[in-house]
Amino acid sequence: MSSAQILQDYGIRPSLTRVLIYDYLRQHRTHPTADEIYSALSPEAPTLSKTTVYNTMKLLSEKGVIKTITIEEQQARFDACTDIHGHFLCKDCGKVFDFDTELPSMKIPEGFSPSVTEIYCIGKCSKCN
Amino acid sequence: MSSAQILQDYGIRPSLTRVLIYDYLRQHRTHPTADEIYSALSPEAPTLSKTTVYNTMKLLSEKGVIKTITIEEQQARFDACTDIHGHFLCKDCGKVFDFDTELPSMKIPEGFSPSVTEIYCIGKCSKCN
DNA sequence: AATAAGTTTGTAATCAATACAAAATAGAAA
DNA sequence: TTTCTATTTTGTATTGATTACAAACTTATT
Repeated sequence: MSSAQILQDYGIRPSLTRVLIYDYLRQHRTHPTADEIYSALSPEAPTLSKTTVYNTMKLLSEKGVIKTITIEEQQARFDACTDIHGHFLCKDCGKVFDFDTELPSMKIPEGFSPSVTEIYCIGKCSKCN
Repeated sequence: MSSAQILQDYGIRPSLTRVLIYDYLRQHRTHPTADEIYSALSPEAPTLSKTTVYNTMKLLSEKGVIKTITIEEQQARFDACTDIHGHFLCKDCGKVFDFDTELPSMKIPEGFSPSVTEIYCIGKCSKCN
């Protein structure tokens, strides 16, 4: 499905800028930071502002179109894939990898309503091992 | 077991300051930030430096004595309990709650070695619901 | 076209975290 | 103890991701 259509389905007006950014995120499964997205798109969108990238990521994340990955303390990363999966951070090379996982059986206390669930591991990747 | 003994078992010299900080974390299961720990201990340790708190949290976290919780983008929180359990962040009141959970069956790729696993949920707590 | 509503932009500010070097402390050797 | 060395703690200055904010721009509506 088109990025514009998906945004619309989530109640987000698919402006050119938003589609551009969301498209980039869908096509680059590298869990980029806001800065990396900004740098990658700057050549083709010279007037793009970093603030717009931050605004857009916040909007898409709040609406549930994308996931914000806070596995690193320093900066947030983003993922267009919202299917259940885990994230593995290599503390040597700093890359974030996807891995398959089931949802664990969680005992969320009475009255608590989660909207986002995240599973992550930190360690060494195969190359750095 | 005493905090000093635990630190020693993990290969950390149990200086007065380290024991003080680790003790505080063991007795306050509120997932405090570095700043909160600093503020809480300042009265009884007036010469304590915030840098020391950061240094100590980093050291204890690297050695595996405590867990660093990066569920929030803004700042890290810390937990003296390293048993497997989940963290629930209420996006309204900002509190972090513990919940029981099993380890999910994760398909970590060949050659990858995780040292830390985290499970977290974001949503609304019972009071804010 | 005129107005209103929503979006994008750039600059300035915030603030958690780190770098760094000096000061303080502890440990080992003599 | 005294001297020397390694470790720990501290304070200041800096970094850098993120946000605040208001102006500029674009899109939709009347």
